[in-house]
Order: sequence, then C-alpha cells, then structure tokens
Amino acid sequence: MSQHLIDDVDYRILQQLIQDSTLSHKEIGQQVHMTGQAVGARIRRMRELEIIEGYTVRWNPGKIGQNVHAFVTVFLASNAAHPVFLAFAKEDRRVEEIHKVSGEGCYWMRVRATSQEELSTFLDELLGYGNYKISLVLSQIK
Amino acid sequence: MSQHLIDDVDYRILQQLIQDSTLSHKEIGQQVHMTGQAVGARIRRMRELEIIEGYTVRWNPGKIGQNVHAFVTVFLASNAAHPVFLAFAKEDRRVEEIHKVSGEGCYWMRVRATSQEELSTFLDELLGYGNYKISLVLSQIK
DNA sequence: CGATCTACTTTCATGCAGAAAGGATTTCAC
DNA sequence: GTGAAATCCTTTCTGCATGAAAGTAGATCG
Repeated sequence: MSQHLIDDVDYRILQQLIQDSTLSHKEIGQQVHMTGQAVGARIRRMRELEIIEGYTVRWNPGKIGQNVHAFVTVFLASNAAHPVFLAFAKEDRRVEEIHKVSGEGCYWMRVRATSQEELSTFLDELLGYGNYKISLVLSQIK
Repeated sequence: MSQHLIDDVDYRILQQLIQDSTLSHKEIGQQVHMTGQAVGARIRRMRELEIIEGYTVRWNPGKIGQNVHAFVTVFLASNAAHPVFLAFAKEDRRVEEIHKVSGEGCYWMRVRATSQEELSTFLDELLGYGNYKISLVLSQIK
C-alpha cells in the first residue's frame, strides 16, 4: 500500500520473472505492451529498490539424494542459548531456512537431509541447544 | 546417493546458479576450469533430468506491502474435508506454499498477507475447513 | 587392436542486454 | 499560459552470451 513502490505493470513484470526469469525483456514486453528496453529499465529499477533481490534457479533436492525434508520448531530454555544456537543453525548445511517466530516455539526451520540417519544425527546435535518438535514432509502440494 | 546423477562439477555449477543464475556460463567455467560451452551442456543436462526445474527471481514481498508472514498448521477432522480444502489452498493467492506433513496436523502452509486484517479474514475462511495453529514470522534469519 | 561412446574444445551465427540519444507527456513555478 | 525539468518511453547501435555443429581426446569393451 502506502507510497506505491510499484505499479501494475511492474507487478506483472515481476510475476513473469518469478515464473520464468529467462524470458527475454522483449517477450515480457509483448505481454505488457512495451519495448524490451522499457521492461529492462523497470526491472533495473526493481533491483535497485531491492524488490528483486537476485536471480536463482528452482531445483529439486530429491533428485540429488536429498530426500528427507522436515519442518522443525525449536524451543530454547535459556536466553544464553539463543546466540550459540543461531550460530549453529546459520552455519549448518542441513538448515535451509530459519525464522524467528511468535506463537509456538522460538524458531522455525526447514531442514533437508539425505537420509533418516542424517536427520537423526542432526536432531541429536540440536538437543544440545534446546527442545524441538518435528513434522516430516510427505509431499509438496504447492 | 545411488547412481550418482550428478558429479562434483555439476554440483558446483548448481551451487553457483542457486547463488546467481545470471552468471554467464563462461564465468562459471572459470571456477570449474571448463569452457562456457561445456558448462552450458552440463546445465542443459541438469534441466533435462529436472534437477534444475526452472529459473526465477528472489524477491522481497515486504517491499511491496506484503508484510505479514505466517506459518499455519492445518488440522482437518473428516476425510471428506481434504479435497475441498486443498482446492481452496491451491487456488488462494495468500497461500504461498503448502505441504502434506506427518507429525502435527495434516498440512503445513506458508501464508503471506498485506495486513493483519487480511490474515484474519484468511483464517476465518480457513475455519470453514478445519482447525489451525499459527506462528507469525518475526524475522527471517537465513 | 579397432569401434564406439562420452565429454570436452573450437568455431560460428543468431539474438539479447544495456548504453545513448531523442521524443512525448506530465508536473510545477511563475 | 508558458517554459523548465522530470519521467518514461522508443529507436539505434555495440558487445557479448547462448546454442549448434564439427572436430578431438580419452575411456570402455568385444
């Protein structure tokens, strides 16, 4: 809302890029009735405003053996445990994403591993910092 | 594991692309000691194997007013509720991601909204399908 | 040993991205 | 109303990336 950082055309360009960032500016331009250069300028502007943070690939961890996918809610007892836990989580390769949350627990994490054992040893390490509750992902729907 | 779909070089290329998919094949090639064309061939292969599913952008929903970010665990009472709930969730713009999980609840969702009110009305709609538990994201750490 | 396969490099053509310059439209002060 | 400035677009042009094709080196196997 508020000062309208982006207009409708920007939004449509952004949606196209989210779907497929390899589309040429020209192709996007056909959708929004502009030349590729005009689209390029708008994209550049969104990059400068950090609405667009970067370009990346969607990929399938399961295809390279990362078959275990879990959501872990972390409960930390003492205040002192937070920084050391965060250092661990930021560093650990198996933690793909972590957020501080209000509601249940202190932190929420997405964890990926190649096997139940790897997950299990991860959870053992995690116990060094606090308690947790885990949900295993059965299938992604969206 | 198993039949080693990708080797170490593929993995390094993939990591580079995850970090920044605008890197030219040539630049990636310098990292892995190959020509850009060889890198291109490996990337093409990973696309065909659907290890790489597509190209997209990382973006910041907060910058365009999507400031509310929450994780919702959904509990469905009857079996009959599942398909109708899933149809709702797949369709709804505010549901960014949804997974079937084992552990607590039936489904886990990532929800984004522009305001507490919008989240609130979303949750009211959700009550039509089952119960839920919600965690509000305070800050993303990783 | 020779055939085949795989994965790389070299060479080449198409076309995209970004810079620069020019034009149309809006906004604002006076 | 008029001129200045800002904004946003189009047109033009250059460099470079991508992808195809052909050639080469090394591994595998009968």
